Amino acid sequence: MAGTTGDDAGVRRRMPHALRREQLLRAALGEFGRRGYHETQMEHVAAAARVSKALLYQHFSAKDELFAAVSAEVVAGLTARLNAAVLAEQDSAAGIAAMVRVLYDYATDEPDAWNLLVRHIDKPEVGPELRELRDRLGEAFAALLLRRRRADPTLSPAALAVNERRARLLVPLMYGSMLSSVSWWLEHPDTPREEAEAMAMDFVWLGLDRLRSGERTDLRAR
Amino acid sequence: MAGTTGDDAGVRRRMPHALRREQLLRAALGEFGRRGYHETQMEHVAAAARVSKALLYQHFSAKDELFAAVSAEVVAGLTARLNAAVLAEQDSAAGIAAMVRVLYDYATDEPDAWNLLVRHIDKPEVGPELRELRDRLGEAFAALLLRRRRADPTLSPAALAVNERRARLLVPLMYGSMLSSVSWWLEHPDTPREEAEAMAMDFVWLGLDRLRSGERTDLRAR
DNA sequence: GTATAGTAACTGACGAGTCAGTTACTTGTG
DNA sequence: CACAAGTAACTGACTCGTCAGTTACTATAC
Repeated sequence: MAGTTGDDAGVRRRMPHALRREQLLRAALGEFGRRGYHETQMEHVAAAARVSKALLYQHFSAKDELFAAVSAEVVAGLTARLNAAVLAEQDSAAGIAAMVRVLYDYATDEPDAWNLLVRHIDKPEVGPELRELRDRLGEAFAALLLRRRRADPTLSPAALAVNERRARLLVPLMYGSMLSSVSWWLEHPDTPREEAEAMAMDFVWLGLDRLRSGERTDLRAR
Repeated sequence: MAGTTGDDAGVRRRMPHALRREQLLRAALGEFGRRGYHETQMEHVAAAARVSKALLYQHFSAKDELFAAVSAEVVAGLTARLNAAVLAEQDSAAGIAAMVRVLYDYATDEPDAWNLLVRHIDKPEVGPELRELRDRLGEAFAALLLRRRRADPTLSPAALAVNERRARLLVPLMYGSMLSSVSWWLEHPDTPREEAEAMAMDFVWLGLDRLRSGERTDLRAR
């Protein structure tokens, strides 16, 4: 596969430090994303960059450091996209829709990064960066949920506190469903994206709407 | 730590094959659940069972086989619980509630098994059993969603097909939110269980309710 | 006394990390 | 322009710890 990647015409080997570093990071993203941390060897990364393992070690002093660097880039990239999209929207509904769209976009045009994310986000041993991302995502979510209500002066502090509490509980629900939706869609390419995306938006939006109305279905009593 | 576990009085205790196997499986569950597949060594499992590694190999011929056996048990256990709880309920709402309750129960009284589950369910390389579980869970979910409608003779086959399609899309959303909710709760022990549980039930129930009413909020057009 | 439960000590492979050396590119100097 | 001296990019071939899996031997129950 990819006998000649096109840009390297056989001989173009030596590269300035910074450029090589970029390339190595890209290669590592691909390998870690496709194979996962443990099944990826430094050899694999080096080979993917058509370079020796020793050189790789001149840029990153250890495997976990390399992984951390890759994770950090991924996290930064996704966070930037999310912030840009969500902050651009006026109300919460549009914010939710934007968020879902960003995730579907990201998974579509950065499949390796997406894979890296979902594969390691629940592994405490590798990648605290990814944990951070999850929490930051949660924060962004909660803020989005509470945007309107925090600005509302008629709400008593107590009422607001209740809302905060409920928002925290809603976050993992929405968050989990969104990630799961995207992952499911990736595994079912026959399903049109708009369909899956629209369903996710509806679903999550409904959850947010709940917070507003505060109604309860009361299923607890069997 | 645990110098003497109490039941074993220092000396070499012989055990019948089947019993030892059970014990080894329990030990492996603990180790795999807490450390994860890759950070668990066969030594760890053997030590946890106060037994030599060689003996462990007389029961399970390879590490992945051991892991597969443990996974299979976990899957069987959880599936049984879910089936029992869901099938006992009459309507879909109660079914959802029961499902959520089962998951919270399971996470509470089988923490290692729960951990094993969430840590490896998205790793294709280890444990196809866990993948299976996920899909089976999805099936159960879809069936639950469609129980009523399938029995309804007034629905045209076409209308039913639409429902089936929508149900498939809803499954990952509900599924993801439920798992995420439980995991979140485990990481936030200060939150009372009933609160988190009730929120999850409401949230998922609302999603199911959507299927019934078929209304759409139409967020797609920005 | 022989089956089976058990172990301590061993092996071999794999993979992270290193090092001594080589190759290409840059920069004075005549 | 040539041609050395200097330096940064790069490599092949190693070390060395770790860990899955084995072997050869011992203890115990019936």
